[in-house]
Amino acid sequence: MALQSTIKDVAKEAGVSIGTVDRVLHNRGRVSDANKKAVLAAVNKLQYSPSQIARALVNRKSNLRIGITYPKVDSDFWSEIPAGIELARSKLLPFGVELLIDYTETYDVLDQIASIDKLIAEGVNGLLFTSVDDSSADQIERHIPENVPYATVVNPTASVSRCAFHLGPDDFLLGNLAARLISLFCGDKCNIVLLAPNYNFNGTQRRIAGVLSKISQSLPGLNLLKVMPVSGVTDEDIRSHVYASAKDALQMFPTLDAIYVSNGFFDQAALAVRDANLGGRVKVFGHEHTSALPELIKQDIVGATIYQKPAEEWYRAIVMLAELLSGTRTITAQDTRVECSIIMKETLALINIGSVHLP
Amino acid sequence: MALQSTIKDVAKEAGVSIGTVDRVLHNRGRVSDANKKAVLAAVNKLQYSPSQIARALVNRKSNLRIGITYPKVDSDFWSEIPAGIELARSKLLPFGVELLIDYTETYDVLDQIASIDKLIAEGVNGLLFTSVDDSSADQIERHIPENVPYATVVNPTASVSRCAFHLGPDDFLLGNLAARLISLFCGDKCNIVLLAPNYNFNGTQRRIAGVLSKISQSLPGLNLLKVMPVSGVTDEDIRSHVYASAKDALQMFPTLDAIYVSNGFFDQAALAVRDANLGGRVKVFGHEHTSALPELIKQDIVGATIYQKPAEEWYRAIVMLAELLSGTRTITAQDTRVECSIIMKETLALINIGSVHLP
DNA sequence: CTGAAAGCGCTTACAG
DNA sequence: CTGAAAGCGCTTACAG
Repeated sequence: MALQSTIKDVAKEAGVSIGTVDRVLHNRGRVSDANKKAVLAAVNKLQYSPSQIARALVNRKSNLRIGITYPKVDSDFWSEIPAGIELARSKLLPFGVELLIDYTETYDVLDQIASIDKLIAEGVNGLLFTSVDDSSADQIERHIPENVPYATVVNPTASVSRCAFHLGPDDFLLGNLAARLISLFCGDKCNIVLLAPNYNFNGTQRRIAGVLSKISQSLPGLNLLKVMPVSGVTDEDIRSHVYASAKDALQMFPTLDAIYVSNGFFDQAALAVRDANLGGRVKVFGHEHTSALPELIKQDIVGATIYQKPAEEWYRAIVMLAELLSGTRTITAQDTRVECSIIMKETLALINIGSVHLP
Repeated sequence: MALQSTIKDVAKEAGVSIGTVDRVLHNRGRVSDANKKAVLAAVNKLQYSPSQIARALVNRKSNLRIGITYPKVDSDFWSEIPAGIELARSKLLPFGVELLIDYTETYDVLDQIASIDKLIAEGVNGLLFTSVDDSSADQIERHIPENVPYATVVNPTASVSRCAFHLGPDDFLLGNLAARLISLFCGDKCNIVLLAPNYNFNGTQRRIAGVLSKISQSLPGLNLLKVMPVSGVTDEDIRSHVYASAKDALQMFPTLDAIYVSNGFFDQAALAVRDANLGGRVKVFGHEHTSALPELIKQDIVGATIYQKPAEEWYRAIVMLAELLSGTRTITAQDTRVECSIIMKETLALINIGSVHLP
């Protein structure tokens, strides 16, 4: 098979210089209509598409800087992120893309804005971060200059207008799936309690809504005893409140079969189950992966969790944003979807945890 | 952050020309010990790593040709492959990698060897194919010149020695998972039949072994009524035999709860269930995705399938082989593992079917 | 409006 | 054994 045609081939075919070809390709500068037409015809005839390789080599000179900020809170979920970021960094480095990383200690919107301001002050050409609910998304957007594109990860917020893309799972569907898993593991008829940490987050609310909707539509046997929002100032706070809430639930409802926790703090509920000696009797369901999970599954305390692979999610988001900014990619709806894996005893060994599956 | 250091920086640091740096980097030609040491020290000091971009640009000249052959049999599984191959082709084209595609009409080893001979005659530098069992893997290996590296996909065959890597799922674990899914969907106690098309394939045998092992170890309530190997000359043959076998099983065992089919032909068993008006009473389990699957799941005839994403699998295998051949990558154990998704009613909308999830 | 030249970081002949 | 030069396909100043 013949090699790809080059800009030189196009120039020769159109009878112009490669400079002119470049101009019509990227409409920079003025080109006569006749030449423009000739170039377009040549491009079409030769099926020309510019080499990303060569372009990348040149672009090393005009650096792209992407600012990233994430909540470095004390949980297994967020501790996976750096692996994804580092991989993205090493992949993008040869393309002259520089990653500026910052983080906040909390989910607080003012912290986030401070962090973003810092990145903007360093002259980033694009931003990636997490906004947890609509109002914070709005607030943050107003702080970002119009000429700095940005994208978001993890929690979807529909209200903002300038967000280039949002990468994340469909939390409502994850809630549907969670309800079904509970029904599969605990039987058609069972008593459940939902714990909802960070209830103000969009993602949390959509997951809970997904669970409720699934129950009312097709799992009438799931008897929902209580939905317990769990809040707290620090992540550590919330974790201990999850533990306490689970403990309360176990005492309050002796017939409890399952506890669903809408994020990665399921392991606190699992500890409560274990401490109450109810392992095997009450099953816990949740999201993500924690270091304690394999053991908790083995002990039959956790039934299953839904894992959204945060490292891979951030890696993809960063690469997508870089490609978007350099004009080498357009984003489609499918690209912004995040696939999740079901972690259970039989899939633990089948899933790559905490790493990015490449290419 | 500073840009990556270049070969020029290293040359200056070591006090030699860039030609010499290149020589020690790839040990081509002879270099004096003193210079070699100086270069290595400079590389180390500057954390130098060669730009794959620049290298790719040069390598356009010295083309790499990879030969690929696959069994283009009439099933949804194999029909997904071309999408993965085409994506790999477009990704590798700018790197000067050429893909030569051939296929066989059957799984027959002599057909495969003929196809591989054809590719070798065209001067490929590497080969990728599927060998279904140990003896065919051996036979094929003997037909490949020692200087042509190759890799295999889909069915693992442990007996060969020169295979660069094998990319595929752990079929034994998939069998374990299948057994558990049956137990989750149909209850702790139920009656099942296993249909094993292509029973001579390594992958098939390991899946069946995985199911049996899981049952005997932790699912004693699964009552295995019969294991039925299904064979035939053409793929179409086998499909109709699966239908017939399922029909037989349904008549033979009025108390049947579940049918497991060890590959993508589960939809034939599902048709037999539907035609016998046993939908909702007997559930079918299997592997992969077929065009009929969404409807069969909606009708509660199929419980779940385990999907190994063949397009993505081939895409990854091709890219890995290309990177291996061009010396820009080493393969680790983790790289050769294929993650599978569980397709069920609640995950259908969460999984990308038939396409490659990038980057 | 257009073309010729320099240069991105490498590799590959070619001289010495 | 070593260095200088040409060139991969593009983009970006620089002349005209």
